[in-house]
Amino acid sequence: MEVRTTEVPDVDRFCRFSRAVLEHVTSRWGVLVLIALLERSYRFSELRRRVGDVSEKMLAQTLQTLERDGFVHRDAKPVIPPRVDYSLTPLGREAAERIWELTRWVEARLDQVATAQESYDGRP
Amino acid sequence: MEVRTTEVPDVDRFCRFSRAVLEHVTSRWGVLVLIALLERSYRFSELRRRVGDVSEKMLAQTLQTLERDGFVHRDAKPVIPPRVDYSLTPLGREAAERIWELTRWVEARLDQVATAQESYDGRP
DNA sequence: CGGGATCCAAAACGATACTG
DNA sequence: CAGTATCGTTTTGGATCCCG
Repeated sequence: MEVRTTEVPDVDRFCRFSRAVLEHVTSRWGVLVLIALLERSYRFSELRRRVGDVSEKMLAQTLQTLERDGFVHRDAKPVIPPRVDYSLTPLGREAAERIWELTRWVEARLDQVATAQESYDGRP
Repeated sequence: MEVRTTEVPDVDRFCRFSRAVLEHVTSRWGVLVLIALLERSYRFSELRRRVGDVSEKMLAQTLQTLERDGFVHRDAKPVIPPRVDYSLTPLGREAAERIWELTRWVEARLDQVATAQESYDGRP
């Protein structure tokens, strides 16, 4: 009789993977990067200023993750000083548009949420 | 001349707030809870089994956050043993449907992402 | 300029024990 | 049953220094 070689079924792997991808695009900086790149391509430092106060580490990490997933295209020009442009891939553009719509939806309902919170908090 | 009383402009507060709400609905357990409640209402332990291996602490925390935001309705029946039913509010249903669509979109593109990752990783 | 490497503080998370 | 409280571990994130 064969021993089970996979403790965790493939279904789980699948879920974990999709969850991971979802987290990449909805992460704190992921959202802001995708939305920024929706308007145009950006250089590293440019993007950093555009996004707000993100540390170099987090921005680099976010960009690498998104590039690895195939959402962001990295164009490093072999010049001195270095110049690296980031832009969305077609897949990334789709993702960014969806994230953008989601944030729009949330922002349009902030009043409702704020009201709900006040009601919740003001309850003994 | 007046002194600025707000170091951080309201715009920032607004962004932080919407970011927070977005994180609540896209969080690890938030997503799963919303999607589960999309099919029907659940009791606490029921929901826990349905979602998978979420700790009591995290499930309680997630539900409280979503309830506070006005996405989830909590119905505690005064019986012994306690019985608490969780369901979506109309606002929560809207949110859940959007999250569900987003996860569907991601899952439909997992192959593309996996291919991109292999290409990225296999590069010297 | 665009990062990589390292270190450290803070926050998230899970397991467990306990309560009404 | 439906949580709360506490604790220890793991993760995360930022600051800093460094290099091509």
